[in-house]
Amino acid sequence: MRTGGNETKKKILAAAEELFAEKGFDGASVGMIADAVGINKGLIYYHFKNKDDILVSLFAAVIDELSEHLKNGPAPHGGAADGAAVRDKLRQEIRFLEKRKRILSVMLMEAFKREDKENFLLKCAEMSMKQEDEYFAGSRAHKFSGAASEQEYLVFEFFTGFIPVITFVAMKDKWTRYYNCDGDELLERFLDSFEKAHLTVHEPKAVR
Amino acid sequence: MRTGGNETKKKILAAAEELFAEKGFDGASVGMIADAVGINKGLIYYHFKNKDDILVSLFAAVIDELSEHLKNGPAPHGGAADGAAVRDKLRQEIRFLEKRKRILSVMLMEAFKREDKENFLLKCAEMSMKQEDEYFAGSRAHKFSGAASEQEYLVFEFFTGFIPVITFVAMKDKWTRYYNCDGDELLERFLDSFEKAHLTVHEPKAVR
DNA sequence: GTCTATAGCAGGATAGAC
DNA sequence: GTCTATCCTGCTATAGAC
Repeated sequence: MRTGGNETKKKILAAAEELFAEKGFDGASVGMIADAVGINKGLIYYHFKNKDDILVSLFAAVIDELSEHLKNGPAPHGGAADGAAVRDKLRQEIRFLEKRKRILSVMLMEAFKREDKENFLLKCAEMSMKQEDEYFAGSRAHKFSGAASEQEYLVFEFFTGFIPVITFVAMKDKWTRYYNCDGDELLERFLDSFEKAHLTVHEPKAVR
Repeated sequence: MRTGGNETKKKILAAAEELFAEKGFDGASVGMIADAVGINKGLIYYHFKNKDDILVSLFAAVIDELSEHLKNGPAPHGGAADGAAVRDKLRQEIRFLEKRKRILSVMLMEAFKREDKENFLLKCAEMSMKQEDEYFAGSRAHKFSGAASEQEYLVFEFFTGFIPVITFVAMKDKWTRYYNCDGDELLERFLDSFEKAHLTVHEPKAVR
């Protein structure tokens, strides 16, 4: 197959993303990736230094995309808290993340390994929390009333904001299969839940 | 070493739990487990059918413990919502889960693999949500005001209740290392956050 | 119940032809 | 840029002595 190097590299990354998400990084082998692309195993080592390099490339790409996406995100809503606008923005964010659900699943798996390696999930979290921070900067509910410290704010945003969203994106397909329900409806139910649990703290006036 | 079969089996399980949590199920090998226990690789196959059998034994054990724990859990608090009591109960639950943090980390990693296998995490979630259901049964905030459907209730409990708690337990050590902070303090900050985000929906009168 | 030994294969990675 | 061939290590799992 003569598709040019960059095309092949992209195909390798796509197949790797799929297989890592399916079986985990250690559960998927370089040989499987090569088979999935329809190339020889050796060719992968022309395009990547080693197996880990494939994973890091995927993580770097999603971090770049996320960073770019956040930079171009909607401007801060000034002053008045508007529940519907916040919900729409969140729905939009989740749709964006859903396109990257495979690599995000892998990032989650890697983040739960207790050995310490660079934690890409925390990197993503810090990026997106910084953005949320700016988004709510104009609102009177900024950092919500009663955040005792920077540390509490971080804990709140990470465990009750970022983690539920990322987990939802990563597990949505499993959930719809397990409970045999519709994906779009599930998203709306998640938004209901997330509004009640997380967003009301930012926006005391929103739906209860 | 002559310690009797059951002792050895326990040691194998303990070492496996540690290594699976450290490197993931596929990242840890049977040989590493044997080395950690100080026994021969072959002996592991006397005690377990195969590598997967070790993992399933660990999952089964934690599910049994959790089931037992939930059965003997505090009786439902009748009528009045008491914020402090709920916080104490939750702190207690987290302390219990922290003793199983390793195997819970593994359960999380496995749950994010997109291939479908038996999902032990969802099993645990269903067990513990059923218990929470009973705990709040006497409260006027049962299933919180405004849960449109059983599906919404489930989504709410899972993504804004169960997942933040389990993730907190699995990532607490990483967090304290990354942000160089104290574990007990972090737990209190998490309880603050969780009260604000999740529990207020159960208990409209609790701290805001 | 524990060990030694080894089968048998798959893994990551490299060398060199084309 | 791609493929073939191959190295070597490490893996899961089994057989059989003690």
